[in-house]
Amino acid sequence: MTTNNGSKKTMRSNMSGEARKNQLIKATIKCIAKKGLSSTTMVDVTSEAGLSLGIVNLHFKSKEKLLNETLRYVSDEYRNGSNAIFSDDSKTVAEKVMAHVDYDFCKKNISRNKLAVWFAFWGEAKSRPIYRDICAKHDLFLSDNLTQLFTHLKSLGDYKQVNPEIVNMGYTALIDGLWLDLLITPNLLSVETARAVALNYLMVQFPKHFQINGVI
Amino acid sequence: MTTNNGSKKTMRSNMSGEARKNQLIKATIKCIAKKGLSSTTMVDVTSEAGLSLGIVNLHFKSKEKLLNETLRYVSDEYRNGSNAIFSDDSKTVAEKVMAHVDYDFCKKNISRNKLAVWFAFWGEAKSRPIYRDICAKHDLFLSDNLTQLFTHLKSLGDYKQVNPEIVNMGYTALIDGLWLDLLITPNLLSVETARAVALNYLMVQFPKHFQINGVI
Amino acid sequence: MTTNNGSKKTMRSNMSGEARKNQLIKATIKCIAKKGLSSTTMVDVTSEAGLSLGIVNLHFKSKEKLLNETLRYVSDEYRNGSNAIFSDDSKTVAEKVMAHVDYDFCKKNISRNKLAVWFAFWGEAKSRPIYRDICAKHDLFLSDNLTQLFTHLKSLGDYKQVNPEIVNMGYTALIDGLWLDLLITPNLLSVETARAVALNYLMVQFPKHFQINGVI
Amino acid sequence: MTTNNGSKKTMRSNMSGEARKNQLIKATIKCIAKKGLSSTTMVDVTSEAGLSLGIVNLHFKSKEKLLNETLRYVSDEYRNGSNAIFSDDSKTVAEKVMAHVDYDFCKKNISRNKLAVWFAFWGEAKSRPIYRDICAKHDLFLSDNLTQLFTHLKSLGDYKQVNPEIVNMGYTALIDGLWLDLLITPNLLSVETARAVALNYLMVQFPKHFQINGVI
DNA sequence: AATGAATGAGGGTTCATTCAT
DNA sequence: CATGAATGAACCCTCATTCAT
Repeated sequence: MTTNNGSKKTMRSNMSGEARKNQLIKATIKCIAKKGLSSTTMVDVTSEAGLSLGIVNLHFKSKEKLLNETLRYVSDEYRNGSNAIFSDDSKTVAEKVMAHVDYDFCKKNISRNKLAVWFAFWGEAKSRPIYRDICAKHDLFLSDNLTQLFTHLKSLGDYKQVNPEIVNMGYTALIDGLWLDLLITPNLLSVETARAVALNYLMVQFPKHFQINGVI
Repeated sequence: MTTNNGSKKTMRSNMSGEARKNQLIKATIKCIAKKGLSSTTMVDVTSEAGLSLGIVNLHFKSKEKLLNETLRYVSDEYRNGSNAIFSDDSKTVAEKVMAHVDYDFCKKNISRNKLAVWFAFWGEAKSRPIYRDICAKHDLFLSDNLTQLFTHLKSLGDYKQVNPEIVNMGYTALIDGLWLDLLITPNLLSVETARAVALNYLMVQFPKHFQINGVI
Repeated sequence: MTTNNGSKKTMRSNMSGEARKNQLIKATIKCIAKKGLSSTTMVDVTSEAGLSLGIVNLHFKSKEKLLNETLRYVSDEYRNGSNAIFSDDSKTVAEKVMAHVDYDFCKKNISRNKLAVWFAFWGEAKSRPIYRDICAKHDLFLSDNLTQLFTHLKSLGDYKQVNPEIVNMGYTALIDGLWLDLLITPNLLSVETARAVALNYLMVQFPKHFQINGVI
Repeated sequence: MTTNNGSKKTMRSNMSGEARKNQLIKATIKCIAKKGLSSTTMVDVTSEAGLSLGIVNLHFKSKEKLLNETLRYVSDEYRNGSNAIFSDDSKTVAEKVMAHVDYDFCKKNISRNKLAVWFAFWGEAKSRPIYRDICAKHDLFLSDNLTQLFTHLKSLGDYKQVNPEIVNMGYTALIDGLWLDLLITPNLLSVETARAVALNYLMVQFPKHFQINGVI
C-alpha cells in the first residue's frame, strides 16, 4: 500500500526506531498466527517484515525481548480501546458495558491473528513468569473497571442478588472462553453468536438493562 | 475394545508397550507443566520417565506423535469422567449438571499440570490442525451432552426464554475462561470462587433448579 | 596411521568418552596452531577430528570448556614429563637440571603446535581469568621444583652469590622467551641454539656444574 | 619524516587524519588490554575513542588493518625509546645497556596494557604472517643493537668466554619471559624483582661492569 | 525391546562492513 | 569527512532422530 518509489536494493529508511519496532512487532504477530509461537523464527519475522535478519537484535536485544514486547503491544492495544470506552462520559453505565461487549467482538480484537497471539502467550504463561505478569496486569485493569461498572449497575437496578465481583469474573472468563472457541472451532461458532452469548450473560444478570437487542 | 485373543506372551507384550506409552505420556504432561510445550525436549521426557532417550521413537514414531497422543490422553481422560456423569442414571438432570460443575473443578482436572497442558496445546492449535481437530472433537462431545441436559432442564422448569445452545456455549466458554484465570492468576482466584462463578451462571439461567448451595 | 577397516558412513565407535575427549583436544591443538585461537571454530575442530559438529557439546558442554580442557591438557602433559625428571632418583641434582633443559627443548615440547597453543592462551590470559589460573598453577609447580634444585645446587657448589629464586625466575623466563623466539622467528633461531642459550645461563650461574657440553 | 610542503589546509587535514588514527589506535590498545584481542569489536574501539562506528573504515580500510597498525604503533613506540638510548653518546656502553634494562621495566613499557597487547599479538603470530613480520623486524632491530653493545662490552672487559650473540639472545628472551610473568602472575613477581633478574643476568655475564646496584 | 553416543539441520546471535544521509 | 541504521555471513549451540550394540 505504501508507495515504494525508491531503490529496492537496500532499506535504509528514515523510519524512526519506534516505527521500526512496530513494524517488527506486527510481523511477529502475523508469524505467530501463521506458524505458532514456538515455530516462529527470526528469519520468519524479519522476512515477513521485509527486513534483514540482523535487525531484530538491533532494535530489540533478543528474540525473547521481541516476544515480550509483542505481548505488551497486543495488551496495550486492547487496553487503550477498552479505556476509551470506560472514560467516555457521554455514555450511561449500561451503554459502556454494551460498548465493551461490542468491543470484545469487534473485527480488530477477534481477528484470528490476535486471538492466536493471546492463546500462544497464554499457553506459555505457566512456564514464563514475564508472560504471566503482563497478562495478570492486563486482567487486573479490566477487572477493576468492569467491577466498577457492574457495581454501579447493581445500585441503579436494585439487583439485590447480584455480586458485581462474581459477575465480573464470569464476564471476563466468558469472553476468554468464547475467544478460545472462535479460535479453535471457528466454523461451529460465529462471531455474532459469540456476541449473543455474552449479551445473554448480561441479560440474565441485569434483566432491567439488557435485552436481546442490546441496551434497554 | 480390543479382544485379547492373542497368546499370553503377546498380550503381556502389548500390555507392556501400552504401559510404557502411558509412562511416557505422563512424563510428557509433567514436563509441559514444568517447562512449557516448546521447551520440553525428548531428553526431558525420557529422563522424567526414568527411561532411555531412544525409547520414544520406539513406541511413538516421533516427538510430534507423542505430543498428539498426550493431548488425546488428556482429552480422553476428561471425557471418560464426563461420560460417567452423563450416563449415571441414578442422578436427576440437575444433579448431573451439578456433578459436572464439581467435576470441572475437581482436583484431578484443575491440577495446574492439566491446565498447563490444555493451554499449551490450545496455544499451538491455530497452527496445528491435528491439535485443533482433537480439541474440536472434544468440544463437540461436551456440547452435545450438555446441550441435551440443558434442553431437558428447560422443559422441566418451563424456562421459556432459555436457549439451551446458548447456555451450553456460555457454560463451556465460562469453564475454559475460569480455567485460564486459575492458570494465569491463581492467587487472585481460588478454585472455590471459580466454582461459585460457574454455579452462579447456572443459577441465573435456571433459578428453579440451582441456588447458591447447589441443586435445589 | 590408524587402520580403518570399518564402514566410513557413520562413526559409532566403542571409544570411551575419555578417548573421544582426547581426540577432540588433539584436533583443537592442531587447529589453534593452524588458524589461531580466535579463528578456530567448532567446525574446524570437529572436521579436523573427522567427527560431526554436535560432538563437542556432547563431551564438553561448550566451546569454552573445550578450550579450557585443551589448555589443561597441554599443561598436564608438560608437567607430567617435568615431574618424571624431578622424581628420578637415579640422577644427581645437576643431571636433573640438565635433563630438564633437554626436556624443554625436546621435540614434543617445542613442536610449533605446542608453542602456538601456549602463546595463544597466554595472549588471551589477561582477559580470561580461567586461563590465567591454569597458567599460574603451572608456573607455580615448575618454580617450586626448580627453586628446590637450584637451592640444592647452591649448597653443593658453595655458590655464595647465587640466589636460587632469582635463578629460577631467570631460567623459567628464559625458556618462555626462547620458546617465543622459536615460534616467531624460527629461521633466526634453531632449537640447538636456543638450548645453548639456556645451558649458557646455567653455566654462568653454576660454573662448577655445567659447561658447554652439559653437566660436568 | 614527512616534509610539510602542502597547503595549510591540507596539512591540517593530514594532521587531523593522523590524530584520528592515533586516537583509534590508542583506543584499540585499551580495548585489547581490557577484553582481549579476539573480543575487541569495532563498536568497542570506536566508543572507547568516543567516535562513530563508521570512522574506522574511513581511516583504516578494515579492522585487520587497524590491528596491524596498532601492533606497528606499539612496536615503533618501543623502538623509538630504545633507539634514543642506543644513540645517546653521552653514555658509556655499560650505561647504555643499563639504561635499556631500566627502559625495559619502565612504567610505560610494562604497563599491563602494553604487555597485554604484545602477548595478544604474539598469540596470533603463528597464524598471521603479518604479525610475525612486524615482530620479527622488531626483534631484529633490537638484536642488532644489543649484540653490538655486548660485543663492545666483551672487548672492554676482556670477557673471553662470552659469546655476544648468545648473550643477546639470552637477554631478549629473558625480557620477554619476564614480561610474560608480569602479565600472568603479577602478584608473584614485582617489577623490581623482574628488573633484578634481568640485571643479575648481566652481572653473571659481565661481572666487571654490572653489580647488584647497577653499572659499576 | 532397549540403549545412548553420534549426527547435522536449523535455531538465535554477533559483528565487520556498507552506504544514504 | 562523519555518522550509525542496516545488512547478512558465519559463528556457537540445541535437539529430534538414527542405529550399532
